[in-house]
Amino acid sequence: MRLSRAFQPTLKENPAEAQIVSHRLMLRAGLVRQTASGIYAWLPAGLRVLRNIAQIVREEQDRVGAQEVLMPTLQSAELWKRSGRYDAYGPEMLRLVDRHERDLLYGPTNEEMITDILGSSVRSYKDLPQTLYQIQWKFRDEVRPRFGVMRGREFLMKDAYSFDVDYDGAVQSYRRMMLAYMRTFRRLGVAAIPMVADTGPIGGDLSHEFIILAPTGESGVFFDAGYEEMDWVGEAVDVEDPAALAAFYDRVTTLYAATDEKHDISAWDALAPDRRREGRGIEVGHIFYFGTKYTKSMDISVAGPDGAALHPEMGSYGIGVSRLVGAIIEASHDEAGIKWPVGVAPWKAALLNLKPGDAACDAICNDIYARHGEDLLYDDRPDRAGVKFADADLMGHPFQLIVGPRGAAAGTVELKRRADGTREELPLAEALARVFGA
RNA sequence: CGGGGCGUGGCGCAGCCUGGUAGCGCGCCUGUUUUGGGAACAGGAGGCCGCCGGUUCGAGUCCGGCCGCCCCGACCA
Repeated sequence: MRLSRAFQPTLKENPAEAQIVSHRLMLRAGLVRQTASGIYAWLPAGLRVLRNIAQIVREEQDRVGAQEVLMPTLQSAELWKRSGRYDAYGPEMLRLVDRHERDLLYGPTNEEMITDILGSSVRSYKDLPQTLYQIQWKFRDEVRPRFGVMRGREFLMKDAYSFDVDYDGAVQSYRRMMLAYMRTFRRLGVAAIPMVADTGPIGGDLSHEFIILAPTGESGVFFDAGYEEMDWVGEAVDVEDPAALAAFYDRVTTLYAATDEKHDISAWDALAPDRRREGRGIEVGHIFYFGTKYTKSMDISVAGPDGAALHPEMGSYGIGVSRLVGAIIEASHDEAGIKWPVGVAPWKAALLNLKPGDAACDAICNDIYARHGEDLLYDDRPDRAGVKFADADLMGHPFQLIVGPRGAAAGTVELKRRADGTREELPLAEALARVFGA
């Protein structure tokens, strides 16, 4: 993309409405614009980030056998009356009425709908297990939206739902999802530690929140230093092998990790002092098992092996996709702007032509742009160098390919890494190889 | 939902107390000179001062109501 033609409005000053750093940077870098309290429009660069995150989430869901669906944002109140949640949910649920005076709601979550869909199509225990997911906009009418996109009213969420014949099956589903989450967050370039979470009335220990460490996080967190060297990815784990799954699961969940709400002082004190880590974090995912809560209340059942009806055991698994955009920025930025992890950046690199109009600079840039135009943002604007550096730093491209008369004469380009600020003069081919691979 | 604050060119703000020609910085447009970290000079465009009502000869300013947004707290992917 050529910056001279891009809809890429950057701001030099901080909008007054934004307090926290990710919100300010998202506004300044031209990722989003607020249209109402807690509701945002996504501009081209922001949408690219959102899509990159969604795609990584999607690939890792698919990899553990979950299947993607897409359910509507508007739901019939009837469904929710069946589960009893229509009255229980409270004012956070946005309710509306259509022209026929039918009650509708903008979905804050989809347990009822997915349970109904699955239940109406599945007859036998042989049709299970199933895990279905979607990436869809949700709406929760928060009393007080804040922190920009991290606590908006409308938000993009990946929500998955598993259905199993029995508890053991549900545990397998839960563990597979744990594996998928660890892989997902690693690919997103952030460390999200699974922390024990409240299981509500269900009990048990099958509930984890995934917390990204960031100094501006909402909750205090306590965890074992072992998480700093954790193999999060479980590359070799076979999702069909319960023993392998269990081994991975134990490895990533047995070390101590809890938010302040669930902090256990005695367990904490039992840890060697040099292994204690304290900080703050942002919740970006939550997985939990809730058994037959909805299959019972909505009377969804399948025939079991003995012919008797059984209510499938469910779990549900969320990732806050739009929240992650803000959370990643909270975890990765400096005074100058965003530092995108490579996997989520809107563009892999910025190409800075420091002297448009200079034959040598133009030739080099055009050559690079012709080859990698899809993956980079070409700053061909007739502005001064300082403006380009500042905007590139703000927007947080992982790499900056800097082409100026100096290097052009020497046959080199300058490669700057946004992550650590290092710069080096390299021959063109080598610089491109560093950025785009050999 | 309780408490606090703010709505004035695109953005950041002053002006309001004490009513009388709407201002500053940045950005934007034109020109000249500049050109490796948000340039300089000159000229220019751009405003139902959130909305409605009231007081007044006269309201950005005073009074009432409404709307919107932000912050702190209780609550959440």
